[in-house]
Amino acid sequence: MVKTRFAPSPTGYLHIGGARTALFNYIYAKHFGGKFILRIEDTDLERSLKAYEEDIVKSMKWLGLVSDEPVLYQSQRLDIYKEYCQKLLAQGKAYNCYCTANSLEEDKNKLIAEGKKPMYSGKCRNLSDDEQNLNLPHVVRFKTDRSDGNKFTKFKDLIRDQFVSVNHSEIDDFVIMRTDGIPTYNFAVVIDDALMGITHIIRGDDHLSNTPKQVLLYEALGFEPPAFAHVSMILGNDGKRLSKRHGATAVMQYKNDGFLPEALINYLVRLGWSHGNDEILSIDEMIQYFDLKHISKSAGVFNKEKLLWLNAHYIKQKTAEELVSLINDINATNIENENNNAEKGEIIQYSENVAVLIDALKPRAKTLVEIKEKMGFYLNKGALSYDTNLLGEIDKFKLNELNNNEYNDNSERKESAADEVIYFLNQLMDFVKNLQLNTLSLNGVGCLNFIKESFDGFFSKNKWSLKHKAMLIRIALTGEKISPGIYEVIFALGEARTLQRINDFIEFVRKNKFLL
RNA sequence: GGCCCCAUAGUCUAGCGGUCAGGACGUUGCCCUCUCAAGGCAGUAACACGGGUUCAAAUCCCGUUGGGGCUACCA
Repeated sequence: MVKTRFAPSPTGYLHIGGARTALFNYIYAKHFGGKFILRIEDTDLERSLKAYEEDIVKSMKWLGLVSDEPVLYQSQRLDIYKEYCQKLLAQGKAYNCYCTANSLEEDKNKLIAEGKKPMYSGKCRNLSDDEQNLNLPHVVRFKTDRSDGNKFTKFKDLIRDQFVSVNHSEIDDFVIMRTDGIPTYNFAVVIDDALMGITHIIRGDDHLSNTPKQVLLYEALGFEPPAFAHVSMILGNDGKRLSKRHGATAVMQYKNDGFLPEALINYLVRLGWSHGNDEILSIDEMIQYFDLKHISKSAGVFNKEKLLWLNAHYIKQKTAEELVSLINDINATNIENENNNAEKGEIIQYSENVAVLIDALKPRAKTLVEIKEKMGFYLNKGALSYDTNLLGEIDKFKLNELNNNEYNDNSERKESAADEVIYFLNQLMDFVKNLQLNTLSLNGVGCLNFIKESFDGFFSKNKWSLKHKAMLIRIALTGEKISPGIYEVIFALGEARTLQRINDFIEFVRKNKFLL
């Protein structure tokens, strides 16, 4: 059975590079009906943090990448590593090293100064029992085979579909057990992967150079090495390895910024893997089609524009009701997470008005956060504070569209413009009152149609056109120059708030007449 | 520096000896249109360079250049 794992270290939040590696492991295992396991590599006591650990678990859950077995923590398996270390020691495949950090540093600097490769001198490699004192601080080093001056260790990489081989002269007698008895990465990974029965290791290619060491360890321990597949790194738009300075890298940040997990997953799977010309893939399709053969060997640049496009796509697939709960979920998250970009705010109450509004907003937003922002005029329960720069739009307003009458001077024209605006808005108020929206027993679409038809009549009766009147209505109702269609806005707002806002706006125009 | 890996448009990629080098994001123009989007149509743009192998190379080989990784008692 195929068994894969994702083994992050909790020294930082789960970032999108890790998420992609996890995804590849997950869909690869599922493709073969196998298992996927999450393992936390917390052997770096200095840098590992509980908060990061929790973030990783939470992020994986959000992405839907669930572990098929209980999450494993290396810090809870210390005895196991010790046992295997003893085994290697007993077999003479590893040795205790008493060299101090200082002397190691000196040796290293000397070698660098001489232009040589900085490697361990091998001073403790052949100490006799008499020369050993286990009470002294010491590490355990792996005894790399140097019997043949031209010995190579090789392994096959499934993504490159070729062998990578390294001369033992390049492999140091690396430390497998630290002074404090905690295993190093290379040692713990091998033991865990072997004991867990991992069949395929899919990981970042920053581990490519570590693999020969691990292969050596598999051999020394008497384990069968798994298959290796090294995925290239994700780069920022400057071509450098992706990091915080490129903007958001943490998975949870994307949640807070209003991205859907399916969009992130879809983006990530296509960054480095392809299935012909397919761009939109559900997780089931990914599982069905995934293979190592079509994983790209070269590094990929993270492109937020394309992620946004995918996010917009998946937003359009959601129902208004789903979107409401998704948006509310972000806000719930933000209460506990202070470093967020999303707007704090009250919970959106689902209703038919909200549904119509959100359906209108769906094609206009690339993120959930954007939807909420664009709903601002609706969510604002009180009076709008109209910005005086809106007066520029009002200035363009013409009551009688066919009439190109000239004014004697500018002030006359402006005075007249304000009067025309107010006249129109009063007409509009009467019209809206007559609609009697409250008494209608129509559903959302039906009501929208009714509003549209009524407006058609209202405009044609007065020889007006929607084209020339819509902006003023939009501004009065939303305080913005950009919004969904005005019929949707009116439906969402409902009769009382629509009338109130028109009234408020009339007051605003009266007050600012002189600014026109 | 040494070792390892990589190289198709601005970006993600298809391609696996013979293609008008295909798709997607972006971008540009047009259409639609109550604003803004969405949508539709059209356009733009690539095989890093130099040698081989071959009747034929984006595809195979070797260099060069460029990028990345490792070179820790980090992972």
